[in-house]
Amino acid sequence: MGRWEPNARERLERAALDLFTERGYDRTTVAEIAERAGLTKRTFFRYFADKREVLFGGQEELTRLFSEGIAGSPPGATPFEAVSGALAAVAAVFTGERLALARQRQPVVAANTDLLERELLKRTKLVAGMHDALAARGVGEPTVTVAAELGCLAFGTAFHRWIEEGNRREFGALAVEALDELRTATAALG
Amino acid sequence: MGRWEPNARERLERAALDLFTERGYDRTTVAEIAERAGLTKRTFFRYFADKREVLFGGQEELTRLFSEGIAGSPPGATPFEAVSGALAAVAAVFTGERLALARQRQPVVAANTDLLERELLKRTKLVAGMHDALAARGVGEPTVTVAAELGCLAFGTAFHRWIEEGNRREFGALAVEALDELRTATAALG
DNA sequence: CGCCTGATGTCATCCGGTGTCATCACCTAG
DNA sequence: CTAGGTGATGACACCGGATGACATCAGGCG
Repeated sequence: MGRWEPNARERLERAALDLFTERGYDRTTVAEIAERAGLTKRTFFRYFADKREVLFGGQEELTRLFSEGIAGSPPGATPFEAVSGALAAVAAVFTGERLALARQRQPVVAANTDLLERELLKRTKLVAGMHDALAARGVGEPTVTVAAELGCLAFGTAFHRWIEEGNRREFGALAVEALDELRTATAALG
Repeated sequence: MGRWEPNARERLERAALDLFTERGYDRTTVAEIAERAGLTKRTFFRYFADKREVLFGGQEELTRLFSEGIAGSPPGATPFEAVSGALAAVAAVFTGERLALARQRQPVVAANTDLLERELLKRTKLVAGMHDALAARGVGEPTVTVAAELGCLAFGTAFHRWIEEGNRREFGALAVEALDELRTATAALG
């Protein structure tokens, strides 16, 4: 199916991330991204629903991995154990190779409110996916909501530490540790 | 300071909400909102940073009320008690008069992804405000994060029920009850 | 060779958002 | 009463994100 230069999508993502890093998100136009990728503005919007989306490839896969990780937990696992197992399974994605990309992407997203909004939307979809997967295992409200939310909080904490530490420790270990800290913290609420 | 017809901001909010209800958010232009309010597109953007923001007035006040409610809790209060007290204090805003507005607004926001994104951003700012207020009381990580997140979850649950029940029960009671349910749920995580 | 198909380019258009300047109503000084 | 002064609004131009319609090109296939 591929004619012309292949990997148009990846070229657009690469060009976008580099330009955002150089000039910032606001000062980069879609036409400029497309030009650097050797394509046109119209083609950009055939690959990405909007300008922001170019930074959020693979989010669906992450959500799917979380849901499948929860669904695939042993039948007798508690909600906490199911989420913990999903975090460990998801860790397969966060290899040392991805670290450089994550490190370049993070400040770009953090510097722009529009991008932060999109990230929050993705986060919410991820929580919803965990919620539904847990509910399918028979976990009822409001436990299912708390479990999904804490799971996502643990993921965020682990991701942050993973980027800072530079892959010194495996992502899965960081995530499971973060989740355990959150469970312990619930006892200190009063 | 007021010349021309007064209450331009309120007129714009009223016109926007009505038009969004009639035609939907996407099929309403800023020029149409301004026209119904007897103003121009340029004036709309002097009152609101962007088209979405016209639906989010008063969010800063809500965040402030939450922070102050937590900061004003008795010195010996636990994190849970501080959040619970803040929820009760915030309830003052959710009067029967506001119910109609909330009921008209909710389906509009729910029907549009852009508006949902903005709502998630506001939610995140609210959580951050609670987080900081709790941290100022000496609550440490990760307890402070869990407390703020559960507080916001309780707020959301209470708001949902308040809209559905039609103000049959006071908002504060609904919120405190929801928070208590969440605390209980943490024990069922395993 | 000629048709079909899918990816890309070209062009036109809409709308959100912003900068700039003019204009108008009200206020206050004299 | 008049002359500015001030702040809100209007008028206009413009940029860039986003989309629809149609043309074009490369390859597969009969």
